[in-house]
Amino acid sequence: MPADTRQRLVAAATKRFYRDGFRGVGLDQVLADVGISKTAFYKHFESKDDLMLAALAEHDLWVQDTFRRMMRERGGGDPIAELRSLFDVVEAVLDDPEFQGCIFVNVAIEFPLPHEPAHIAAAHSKTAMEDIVADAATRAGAADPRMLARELCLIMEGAYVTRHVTGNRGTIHIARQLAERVITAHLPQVFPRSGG
Amino acid sequence: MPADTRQRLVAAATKRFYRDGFRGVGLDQVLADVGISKTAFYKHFESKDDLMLAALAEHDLWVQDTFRRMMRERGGGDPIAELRSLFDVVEAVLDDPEFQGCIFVNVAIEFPLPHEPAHIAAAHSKTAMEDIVADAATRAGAADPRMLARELCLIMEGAYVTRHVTGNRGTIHIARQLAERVITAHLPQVFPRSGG
DNA sequence: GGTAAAGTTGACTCGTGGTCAACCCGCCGG
DNA sequence: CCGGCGGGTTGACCACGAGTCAACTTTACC
Repeated sequence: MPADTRQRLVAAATKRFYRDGFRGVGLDQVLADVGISKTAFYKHFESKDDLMLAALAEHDLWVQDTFRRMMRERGGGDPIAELRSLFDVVEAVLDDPEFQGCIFVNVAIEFPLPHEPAHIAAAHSKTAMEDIVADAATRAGAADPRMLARELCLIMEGAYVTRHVTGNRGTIHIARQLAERVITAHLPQVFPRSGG
Repeated sequence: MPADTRQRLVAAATKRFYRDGFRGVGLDQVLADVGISKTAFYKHFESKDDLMLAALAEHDLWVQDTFRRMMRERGGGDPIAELRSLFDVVEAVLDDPEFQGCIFVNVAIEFPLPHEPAHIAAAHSKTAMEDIVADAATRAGAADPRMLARELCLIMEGAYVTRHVTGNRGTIHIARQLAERVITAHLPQVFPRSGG
């Protein structure tokens, strides 16, 4: 089994780093998961940091794709339904049994200085997420789609961190109620969703 | 200079851990700040973890006191104004030039497992904060003060993390707009604050 | 004057990130 | 056929940070 080692390293690193934090995981644990030696690892990556950055970059693509795709699927062609379905995706994230907060927030906190590559990668991912929501907000006809996106993203962040820190399983309902109010405030022509 | 060493250790640890993260700070750095040897340190604390827990406990008291006091001061006896002033305090926190997110969130992320003492301390602090807001919400006459408190606290968390990760200085305005909407929704007899 | 709290130095263990030298194996092309 | 190279191995090694220990000094108080 040769060449896909790099990919397997990234996958193992993502799982470990997400679960236990970057600094909380020994490189040896990742290497044990993949089953290669330390020397072999350093032929694929320059450092542990390098591995983390690769894992973040890959996860970033995956997250963006997942949110865009799931929102489109659940929206069924209706841009307003698509915007509302944002928190369906968030709920799926929160309900994942492996949930440990947002990996980008986690890494930004472990590397708190704004000029650190990991912090920059996290900030970049947040910008991309805001763009996705802003795009949906624009198509839904919001008066100020950027502001709507920022408000919804702030609620998302709050939901992630609240759920992670407190473990409260009802967090999603608080976030949904907030989001619903925000969306109806920004799309005044829309009636509040029934039964929701 | 003898006996206040423990307190000076806690103060130095709080600053360092907050700025650079717990695992990102060497014990030696804290000891250098205080100007004491490693052996002396271990006569005051059992471990680096022990020091961190002490720092968290102390900061928890300080934060609770600060929020309660500032809200009361700015409220000027009016419970509704007091509730609204919550995000004045949040703004002060976000505008601190040393701001690096919420230390309890940071530590909960560095120690992600729910049974870890640091994580428990963080969760406890969040509960206390929710209680403070719920108390203000009750006195302001909210129909569902607990729910209102949870929504406002989720916005707070979102504001902290968004500001920290993205560095966006406009975060407070997004949070304020959200909070204002939430408060007026929960206190329907109240007119929206003018000019705010 | 003896005890105890608080501090010192210096040497030590252990785990982890990271480096290096030397070697093995399979495959592909001149 | 043989050389090179990509991918892998082992094992030794360094630096640094947490934590321990022994031996000693200083201050203060009964």
